[in-house]
Amino acid sequence: MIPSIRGTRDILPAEVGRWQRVEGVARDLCARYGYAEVRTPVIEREELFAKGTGESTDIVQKEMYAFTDKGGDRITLRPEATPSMVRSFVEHALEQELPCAKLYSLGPMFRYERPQKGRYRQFHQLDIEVFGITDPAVDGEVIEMASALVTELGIEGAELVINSVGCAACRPRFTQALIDALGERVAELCGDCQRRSVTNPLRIFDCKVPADQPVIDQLPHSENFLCDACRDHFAEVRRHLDAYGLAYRVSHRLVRGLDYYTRTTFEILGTSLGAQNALLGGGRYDHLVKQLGGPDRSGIGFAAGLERLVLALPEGAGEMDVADAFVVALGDPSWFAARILARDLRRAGLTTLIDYEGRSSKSQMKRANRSRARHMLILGEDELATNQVTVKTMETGEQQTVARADLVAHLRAVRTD
RNA sequence: GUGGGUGUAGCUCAAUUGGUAGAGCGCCGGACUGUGGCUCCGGAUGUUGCGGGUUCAAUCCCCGUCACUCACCCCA
Repeated sequence: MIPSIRGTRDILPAEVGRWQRVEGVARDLCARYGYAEVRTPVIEREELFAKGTGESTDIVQKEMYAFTDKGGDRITLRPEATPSMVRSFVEHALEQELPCAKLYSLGPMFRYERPQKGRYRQFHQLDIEVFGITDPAVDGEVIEMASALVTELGIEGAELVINSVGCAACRPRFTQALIDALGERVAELCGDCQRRSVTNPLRIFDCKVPADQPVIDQLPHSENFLCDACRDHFAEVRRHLDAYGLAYRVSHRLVRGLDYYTRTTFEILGTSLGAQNALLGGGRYDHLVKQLGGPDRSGIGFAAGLERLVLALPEGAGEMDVADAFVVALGDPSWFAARILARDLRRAGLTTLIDYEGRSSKSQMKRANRSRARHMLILGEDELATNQVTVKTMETGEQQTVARADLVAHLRAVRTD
């Protein structure tokens, strides 16, 4: 046997219903909020993520499936969706043809990480992006939509966390304030934090090492360093969330790992997901489009991890629909008649199962039972002679004889009961 | 990349100080040749993750490796 690749997995029939449920709700939600779907390639130029996601991020530095193709170009499997969405938006000048550039995409992403609960090397994201609107009303709506996604999936106990990380004007001041406040205490922090204090001081807030917490607790809060414009923006975002009646927590420690975020950042955390508890995360990125060679347009969006949504889905969600009928053929003469009956029912839109191996009647009926089909349709020589079918309702055990011509109507009628 | 735990039938798990593998569920068939579920009877299936070592003998002990898993890290 040739096994599957580490960190990848087959989504098997027993679980695929849950996936279809998540994808179905996601697509429906996107449509209702006015988002248009975009499907971008799974492979992109490596530099798209180096410039977009950020050269300093772990994603780019050590998690990309990057390689040189036969033409000598540096290619990578996409580790996240946003840079691709921006590229597509810019490359096709989508703002010219879409009245309001709200885009979504659904598909696999790839990161070379150590697999863990809720974390795979090939994983799937729902990604939504809004381009060109700076008004905090969009931040509010995007966050409200993220919340609606979780709610409509029936996921309980999720927590919304928001923050503002400032903009190009005020973030440097805050970063400097962090470094100043840390001062000599840097030496007290863990190795990772010491590294972060140089590469990306904001990320110190992500640290979970208990010993570091007393120092981190005394660090300044980003909120107190926002410029007037960012402060106003953040206040407006919260007014919108309040108006929607959304419960949220403001956490000055919510600093997200991608370089491009400005102003609003947010996450929705799930319970019972283990350490990988972020169901979705996103924020505003007002300079990314320009940075990637496009016009100076703002952006905001989020990515939701489908594996994690599937994991968090309530028990019993996405159960597969049961078949309408299982055709049982008794004896050689009814072999073809049974097959034609199945074909006709399928053409009429009814989910129909049938056995292929000429099993005994008992065996076929056992299969009908196990298939959990609603009805067993018995077609033997008696029925053949009279142009009828014996219809047995599995749940009740009741059975009746129905004229072949009336069968579709009969099955449809009981289906909608 | 680092650390812990676990790898035995399709699934969940047994196997006594080391003596070459079993149960339940599931699957297939029969009892019941035109009536499923319940019951009873019968049946099939394993390179014990892989490779080495110790031993007369390894599922068991040792080493390596791979996979899964949890956590770190990272992030959806």
